[in-house]
Amino acid sequence: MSTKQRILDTALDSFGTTGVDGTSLDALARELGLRKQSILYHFRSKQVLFEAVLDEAATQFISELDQVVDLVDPNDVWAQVESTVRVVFRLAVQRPALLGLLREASRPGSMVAVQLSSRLANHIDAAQHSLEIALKDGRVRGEDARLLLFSLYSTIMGVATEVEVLRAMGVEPSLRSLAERRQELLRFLKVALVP
Amino acid sequence: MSTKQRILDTALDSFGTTGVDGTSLDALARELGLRKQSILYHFRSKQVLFEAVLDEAATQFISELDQVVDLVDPNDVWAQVESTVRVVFRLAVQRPALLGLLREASRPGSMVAVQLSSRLANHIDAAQHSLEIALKDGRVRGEDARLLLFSLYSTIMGVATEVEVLRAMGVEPSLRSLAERRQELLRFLKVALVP
DNA sequence: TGCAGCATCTACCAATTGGTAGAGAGAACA
DNA sequence: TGTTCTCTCTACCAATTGGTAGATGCTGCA
Repeated sequence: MSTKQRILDTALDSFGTTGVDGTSLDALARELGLRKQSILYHFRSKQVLFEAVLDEAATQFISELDQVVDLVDPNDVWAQVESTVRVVFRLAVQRPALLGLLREASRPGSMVAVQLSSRLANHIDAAQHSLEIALKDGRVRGEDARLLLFSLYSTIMGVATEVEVLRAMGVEPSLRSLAERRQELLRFLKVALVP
Repeated sequence: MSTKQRILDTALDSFGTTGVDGTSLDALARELGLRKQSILYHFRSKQVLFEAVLDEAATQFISELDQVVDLVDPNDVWAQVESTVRVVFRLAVQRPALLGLLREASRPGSMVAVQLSSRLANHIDAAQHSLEIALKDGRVRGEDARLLLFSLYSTIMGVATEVEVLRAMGVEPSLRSLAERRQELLRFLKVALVP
């Protein structure tokens, strides 16, 4: 793998777990077995690196989504939701930093979410369109497709990533508890959506 | 108001919006019209200040919750949920930094969530207890009270605070859109919970 | 009046930050 | 062979970081 790609991957992990402010170029370089100047050779500044990392994250996220969601009937909203939940929960296990980065980027006042939004625009529009039709046909409960989609997003991402809140509630995060969480989440979403 | 309290309040706002790493003691002091050494007089270190701010946030959050939630019948789970949503959405308008700080503290691997959890333990237990009884009586849909509570938390906090995601979906955050979000959220939660 | 303690200040400090300048190594190519 | 290009390095740098030491002023009290 090219050095540039290695930098991107490592930065994604670090930014996604420790945060951007919490990750110094020196620390990043140390982790890579490089000097920070080599990082700055490939990416003109930390800001540029961050933007590249966001782009990489969007690419990976979209690729994961496409692999699964495209397989199911676009008119079957519940199947789409189920697939999305499966993808997100798999990422929560295999690449938690990816979800962490989305969280970091979607921080209020972050100003970088615009980039992500343009990358995800197609997926958002498609999902919204599916929801709108399903709402009109009465196959899904709800009023406003966009707000409903937003509620779905918040619930899924929250349940998948808010591990510290879970710990505060006395549940030690584990593979088993994650599976239970997913099951309860799917049940919760199903009664909320399917008439 | 005492200087110590002023420091706490300003730090809460700053930590909650810019993040802890993104807030320097110098910047904080400048905002307060002080030197940073005066901050370090009242709080031995930045870490100690952060812990005090978390405690202050917990106090304020609990106080807001108590003012409203205690008024409604503890056996009426739906009324409790409705009240909680009202409180959280009011905070989203009046003290967004308070919610932002909870978000900051609940970051995966944060290690400070323990403090918050001990402060909120009573409320969590009470809510979980109410849910358990309601579940047993069939007044609420669901399987596991704790996981259901967790889903509720994720949904409510997400819808109230993920403004950048909303912006990415083409909805400019405003008072009006917030009200619409709340309404759709309440509808969503009601069909998910009430049989 | 003088003294105690509290609060804020000035003056530093070592470490770390993101970033620049330029040397050197190696491969590609003429 | 010499030259050019790509990449990583050493050597710096100014600014900022959290934190310490100690002087100064203010307030209440004897």
